[in-house]
Amino acid sequence: MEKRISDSVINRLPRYYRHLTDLLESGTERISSRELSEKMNITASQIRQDLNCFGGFGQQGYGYNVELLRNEIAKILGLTQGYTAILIGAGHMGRTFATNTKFESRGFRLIGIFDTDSKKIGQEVARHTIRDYREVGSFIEEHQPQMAILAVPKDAMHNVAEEMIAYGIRAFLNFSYTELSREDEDIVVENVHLSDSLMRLSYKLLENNKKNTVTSQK
Amino acid sequence: MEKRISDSVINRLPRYYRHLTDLLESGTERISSRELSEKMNITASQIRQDLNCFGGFGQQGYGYNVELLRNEIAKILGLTQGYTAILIGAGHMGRTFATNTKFESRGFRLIGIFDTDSKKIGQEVARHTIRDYREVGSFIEEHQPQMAILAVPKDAMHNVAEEMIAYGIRAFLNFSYTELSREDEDIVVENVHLSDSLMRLSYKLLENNKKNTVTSQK
DNA sequence: TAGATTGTTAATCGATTAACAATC
DNA sequence: TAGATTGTTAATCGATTAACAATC
Repeated sequence: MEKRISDSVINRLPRYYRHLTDLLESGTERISSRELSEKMNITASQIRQDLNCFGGFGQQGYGYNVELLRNEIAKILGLTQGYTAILIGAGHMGRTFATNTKFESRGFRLIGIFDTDSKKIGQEVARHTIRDYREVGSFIEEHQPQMAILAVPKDAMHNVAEEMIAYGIRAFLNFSYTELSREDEDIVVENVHLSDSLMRLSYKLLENNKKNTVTSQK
Repeated sequence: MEKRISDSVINRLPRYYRHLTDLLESGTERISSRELSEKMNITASQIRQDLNCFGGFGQQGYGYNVELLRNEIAKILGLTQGYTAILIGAGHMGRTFATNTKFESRGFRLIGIFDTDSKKIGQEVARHTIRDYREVGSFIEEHQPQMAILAVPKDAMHNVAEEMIAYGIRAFLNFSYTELSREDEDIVVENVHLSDSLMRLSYKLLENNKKNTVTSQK
């Protein structure tokens, strides 16, 4: 029976993938859990535990082969599935995501960008022509994308999500301010909130300043 | 003595803040930990524990006053400090962040945008004129921003960060692919990796598909 | 073989949940 | 006062770390 993988582990997987990609690009062939732990600021023990949730990818006395391990993590993350995505909303966020995300190098394919704004429809973004949102239903039917990236205003988000679900989409990356949550059905969601990161930074900065004040008062 | 607040709690704070903001906007005056727990999909117990890390903001028999609690969390997060930030890099990501982030409503102020590209310098973004990166040193000296938002290519990131640190900046929100990490000194960093979210979504989607396959085989 | 490093079990630590007395 | 709900202590659960036998 499959043992349930904890969110903590899942959240670290993309980070492993990134670090292994860097190592591969720098020509590193093998790495031990200890070396990797130093690069990533986590314990070697945790790395070995994490990886062994999915299988034994290393070799005693040798460590891990960088390319092999990276490929295994790609498989685990579903990057070898050839998942396709559509982007709803060609505003600032949508365009940035379409432009910046190296979809291909991550094994994904962006296959369509949609917007309701007639001024935007027809424009080129990241080698795609922005399509009329009204055509999204027939487009999904024809191309069967697995993921929808929602970069629409918060007021529109829930409606758009409902429509996508009706068309059969089961995975959402949501950039709008409002959270999308669906415990029901088999819908998976990732919410991205950029301003949360800014607030966390703010908290850390404040804590740091407090700490220094206290220290200097000693 | 201050007890150390765990990262789990800190990571939830912006989420509380968002939900309380929504409640306030919808005119809700008070809320119990149970009601909030249903909205946020966490336990009421956790909410009370989290909040009591910082103080007793509720009232027995009544619950929490939404506005008061929101203000307290704003204080905790440093949103009342009037922190100022500069943005380095006016590419897609930088522009999007400058445009989309409601800095003011979060208590921050963006006071300058910088780039090295002479074609971009002088352009208007989010009511700011993009400045020449070569002037960033004197600008920081004069205006003393507390935060720098790094939206530069990954090859430039470390150099830019070093320069900012030399100029006295102690807090970084980093959007470049490469992680910025600084255990040394009193530097605080938040790294944002959009493609990590996409990979997590991919993992969840794959898991979901596996689960359904197994179930339907039963 | 000897040295290195994994995979894995056990021990520890911390976070979440449950329970309830305090109190509005 | 009675009912509701907090603040907080105790119990549970899970994640991280440590340790070491297995093995390349």
